[in-house]
Amino acid sequence: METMTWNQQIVKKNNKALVLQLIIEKEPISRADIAQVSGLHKATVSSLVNELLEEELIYESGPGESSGGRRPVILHFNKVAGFAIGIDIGVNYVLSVLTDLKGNILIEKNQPLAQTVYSEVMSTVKNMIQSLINEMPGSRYGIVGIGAGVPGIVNKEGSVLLAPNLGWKNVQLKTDLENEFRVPVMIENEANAGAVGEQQLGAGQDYQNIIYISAGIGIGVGIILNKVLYQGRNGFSGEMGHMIIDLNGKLCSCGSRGCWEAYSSENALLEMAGKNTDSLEALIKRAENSDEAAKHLFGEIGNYLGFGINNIINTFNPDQVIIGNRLALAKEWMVQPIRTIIENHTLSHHQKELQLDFSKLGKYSTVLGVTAFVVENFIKEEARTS
Amino acid sequence: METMTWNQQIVKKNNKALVLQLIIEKEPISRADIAQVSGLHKATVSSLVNELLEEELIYESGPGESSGGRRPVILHFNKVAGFAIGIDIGVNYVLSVLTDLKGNILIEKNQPLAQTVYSEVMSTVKNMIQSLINEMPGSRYGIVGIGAGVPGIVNKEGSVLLAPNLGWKNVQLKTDLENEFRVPVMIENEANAGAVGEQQLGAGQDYQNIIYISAGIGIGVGIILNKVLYQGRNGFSGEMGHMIIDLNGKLCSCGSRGCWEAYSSENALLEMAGKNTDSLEALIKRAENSDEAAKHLFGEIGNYLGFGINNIINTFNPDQVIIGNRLALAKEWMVQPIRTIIENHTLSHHQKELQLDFSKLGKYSTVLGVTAFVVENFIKEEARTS
DNA sequence: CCCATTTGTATATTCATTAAACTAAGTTTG
DNA sequence: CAAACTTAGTTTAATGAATATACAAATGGG
Repeated sequence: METMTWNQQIVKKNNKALVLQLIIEKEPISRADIAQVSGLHKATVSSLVNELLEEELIYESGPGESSGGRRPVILHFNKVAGFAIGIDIGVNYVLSVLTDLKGNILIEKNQPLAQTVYSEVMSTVKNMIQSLINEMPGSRYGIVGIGAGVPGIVNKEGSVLLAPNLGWKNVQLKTDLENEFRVPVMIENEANAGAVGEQQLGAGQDYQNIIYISAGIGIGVGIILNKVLYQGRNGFSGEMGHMIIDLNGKLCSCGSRGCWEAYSSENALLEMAGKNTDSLEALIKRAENSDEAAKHLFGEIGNYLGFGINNIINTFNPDQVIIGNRLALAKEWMVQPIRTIIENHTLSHHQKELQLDFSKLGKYSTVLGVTAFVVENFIKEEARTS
Repeated sequence: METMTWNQQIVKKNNKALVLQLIIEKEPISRADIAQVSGLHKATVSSLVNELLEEELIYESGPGESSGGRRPVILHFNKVAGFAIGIDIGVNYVLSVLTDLKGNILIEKNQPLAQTVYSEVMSTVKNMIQSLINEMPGSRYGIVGIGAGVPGIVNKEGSVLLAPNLGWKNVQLKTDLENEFRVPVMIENEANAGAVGEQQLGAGQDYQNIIYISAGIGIGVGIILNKVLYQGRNGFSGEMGHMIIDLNGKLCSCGSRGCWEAYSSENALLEMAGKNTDSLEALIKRAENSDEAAKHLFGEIGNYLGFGINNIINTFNPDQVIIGNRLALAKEWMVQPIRTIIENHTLSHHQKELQLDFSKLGKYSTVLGVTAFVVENFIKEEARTS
């Protein structure tokens, strides 16, 4: 029962955020255009724009083209008013980036991980962050926040309750990073982050309801409904890797049976490939060299992916399904099998306007997702304090 | 780009709606209490309450108990300011009700259906509605709207695209009813409506994220996330009856294989029961008379339901799962099998705070869901026009 | 060069919430 | 039992946001 009540300050805050959002999305843009598309009065826009100018969140450039009268003043988003740091903690690597406020990567660091003990990983992460901060250009707001994506179950307080592939259990990732760096920290499940990344900067920019499938060592799913990430009661939504697609099927590491990821993850692929194949990359190479066995293997994985996607479409009736993470590298040999399964199984009305795409950001989906989160949070906070 | 802009009128509208909502939820309540819980100033509350009084949406009763000072004036929601009509079109019946604005059923009519040809059903429905209107008490606003729940795929324009069990395809239900009765009409899928019904008036009143499983002749699912019904891109969400749970399993009427509803619907039950059993009710009677075979049958169905619920929980991390529609009648023999499957399969973190319940409204879930929709819509509209 | 047009600003108006003062009607206490 | 205190609710003035209006600035077209 906190923010239920409405008043002028809320109105102003929201309108200011709206104006800023429009500038971010449509720059270069003039005050007059903003008034036009937002429906706000030009005087209102003028006043809000002036505040944003003072806060250095936007800046003016020279006059634009006249359309038969006075030339407009062009406004731009000041994307280097601050910077965000994104961390993707994988099973055998840590990828960290420094981005501007529009999600452009300025600096990128990649570090292989020999082991995944929490203290070791944290020390690596902290070093990477510190070195990004050291290399960061000067700016009005500095580091506006740090985001981290983790392959595991993350609660809304930023604790990692369980990350089987890392061997983590109940680690206070958010608190630890906040204590070290004293900036806002956001922790998200790797699939949720990837979904946000693709939505904001990748393949999902035109869609409202997006299901992002992170097909890696396991399978996780990020669910974006009506343009916002759905997290579930505790933040655990999207564990569809453990959706049962085969009642009496294979045992899964989770203790259940017939889980989706037992059939169509990287692990499942390598298992099917047998002992003489040791990596996804090797298999892709073989497929590129027209190795029929390898191609067939990817086709099989595609089939299994298709069954899960069938369930997703019938459940969510989404605008778009995006397949990302490492298995998306094998798009070439999986896309047709997936489509065929959908055509043959999914309810026909649900298929009609559905968009099936592969990740556009590739290995950056997760890092760019968490930085987008951080930036969004910063902008909201900033718009509030005036 | 329509309702993106904020202004005083919107603020007022929202605050007024908030005040009304509080009165509806917490009546009897005083102006002072409303100011307290809403955070609005008492003068604001006073003014909004006076408008609501003039609109006859609320009324005052005598003074309440003093708490050490002047006695408060008690406010009530005027639940008979208007009435809503709800229709549940089933495969062999039409259930229609007249409710007040709080969802109390005042008149109820039930009509068996011999056949489901659209024109025939429509004529039955129209007659039932007309007779409800004729019996309706006088009121300020009269019929505030008509809602109908249908076992099929309904788009956002209120057309029934496909209702296999009724043999309907592309019928303009909403338009037809609007043309006849000239009041707002809302059409919803039967499971979506049931979800809303349970959320507003039944088992789900305390929860934010609710998955309602309508287990009848087929299976449909209503999805309520963050307190609002999720409908998907076209309105087709929740067709989880056709979620594949057994890759190489039974053929389903939809053309796919291994669909959930092929294992755990009323149809599946009767199929498993064999030729000498012809109805759910008969089986329940046998179970009540300690017929082990019948009990075992329900247990089996419970198991299969459990597998699907496992998928739901891992996907949505909901606060609550509600099982409704006809199979909920056999709760007694299904609840333990379902729980056992969940315990043995579902990720443990997801199980922790999960609430598993059965429908509280029984056969009224759907009708009360659509009337709740209609009332909500009316109240929003009403609060707008001032 | 004059004029219509477009951009943007300055000033006055409107209107919803809030603050403060006040009335109403009760309870508590010495 | 009366004075003091509490609580409920209204009235009046103040605040602040969007808007309406008037206006200044800058430009292109005849």
